[in-house]
Amino acid sequence: MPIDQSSDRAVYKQIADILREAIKDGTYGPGARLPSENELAKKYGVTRVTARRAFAELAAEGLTVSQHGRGVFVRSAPVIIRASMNRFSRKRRQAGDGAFASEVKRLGMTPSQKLVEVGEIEPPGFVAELLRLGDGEKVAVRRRIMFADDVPMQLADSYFPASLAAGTKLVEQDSGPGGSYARVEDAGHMLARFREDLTARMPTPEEARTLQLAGAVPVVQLVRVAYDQNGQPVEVFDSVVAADKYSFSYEFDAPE
Amino acid sequence: MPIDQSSDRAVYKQIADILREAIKDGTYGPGARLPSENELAKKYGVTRVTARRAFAELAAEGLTVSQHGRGVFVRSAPVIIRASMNRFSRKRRQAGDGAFASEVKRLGMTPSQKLVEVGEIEPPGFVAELLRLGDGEKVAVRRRIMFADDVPMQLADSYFPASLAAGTKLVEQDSGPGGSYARVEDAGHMLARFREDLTARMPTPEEARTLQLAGAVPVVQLVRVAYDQNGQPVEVFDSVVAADKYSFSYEFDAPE
DNA sequence: GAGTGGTCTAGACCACGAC
DNA sequence: TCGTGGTCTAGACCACTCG
Repeated sequence: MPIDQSSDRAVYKQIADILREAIKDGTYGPGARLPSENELAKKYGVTRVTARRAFAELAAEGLTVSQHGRGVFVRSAPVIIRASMNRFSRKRRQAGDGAFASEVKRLGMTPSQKLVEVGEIEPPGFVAELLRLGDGEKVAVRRRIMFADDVPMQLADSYFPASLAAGTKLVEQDSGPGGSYARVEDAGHMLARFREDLTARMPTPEEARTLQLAGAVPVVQLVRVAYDQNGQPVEVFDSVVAADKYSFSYEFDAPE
Repeated sequence: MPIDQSSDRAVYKQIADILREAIKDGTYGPGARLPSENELAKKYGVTRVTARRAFAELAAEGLTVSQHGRGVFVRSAPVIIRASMNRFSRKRRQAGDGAFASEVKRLGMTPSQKLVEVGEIEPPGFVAELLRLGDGEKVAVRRRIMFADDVPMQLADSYFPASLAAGTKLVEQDSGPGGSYARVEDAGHMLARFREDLTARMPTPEEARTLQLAGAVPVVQLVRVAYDQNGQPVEVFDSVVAADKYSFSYEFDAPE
């Protein structure tokens, strides 16, 4: 599998092809170190810059990650959280865990979170709309980063109508057992229905930093609206997760 | 907004920061042409290679696309297909359209598809498992590429138990009005329940080519299982879509 | 200290697109 | 034809990691 200098296909792409194949067939397994840039350059008779571009290709496909001073490695498959609809089970809340915590514990990991912001603010436009708020109505916001075994998994922003959250633990540092949803139900709003909208995209530089995203990992943005027994929206949940750490699962009956 | 050569932050990243900001604040709107590599190099006193790296950053974030011989452009927002659960409505099928066709028409576009493969094959492992097939049982497969106004939107592979598909239009070139699901119901299997699993990732080079993906656009892989009135799985649907052309929406009641 | 990846320069040739 | 992006070379300095 030599390099064809006369080919239409760029040399760096040909090198990337060779390495990609070697990763796929197991020559380099998850976590394995690939040849160094200098080794690659020497082997294929190109400059180091060209060898680097081959690695850049693989990184853009999410196949490899480079570590300064150490080498380039095959990305190993991360633990995957399977988010299914029954993560909102009332039983789990009554057991003291929120949706995230119960998922993470099921996988044998330790959940934790860092509260980034809590308080009352002017809502972003899409939140005001989804919560059907009038002009000037404020919201309580809880912004947090969720961790599993100290690895950041999710950016999670919750918005509640200020009228609902006032005087509850929703505006305190610790929202108490069962998570925010337990507090919403304490306030007399039984959660009855959810709507989730999912989109995937590349992360902003800030998201990549906060979620410690390696290489070319997309993110999934999930916006959820929770409705109470009267059909009133009681929360908008805006979250961003690393796509390689999550899968989402939904079951539903055939509509008419 | 000059470049700080002494900063820890790489020069190409600083240039990327400036351009990113200019895109966000509307200086360069969707579809607008950014300065050429040479202009950028001259303006910031760097070589063209460094200017290129700044563009590579933005492309990796999905903000720009380059066009050989023309320039670098701000990516314009594509039309988004909102895939909601009621795309499987029996009414729509009876109106003669499959799920995809009815979605695309709703957006005022013209749906079409290219059948890549149709026939009977040995099923992939995950398909055999999801369809609960015994050893050696075959499946009917339909692989197609779905288009909206001739733009490829979705790779769609459907698998049906061979015993169900035999003798139906599912194994013919044209599956007839209402799509595959109408034929499944014709065969006496009323679609009762669906399960969808979603993951996002970077495309393989082949997917990027087939879906004509520009720059750093992730894909969403959706695997759906359709069950009939007896709870028997009757189809596995494996699809890949460009993440920037789709959003997915689910509504459900609070579980117990 | 030796090896690794990260950044940058200065220059070259090529292929594509618009005029 | 000319300007655009695409590829590649040859060499340099730096920061990080590991023994």
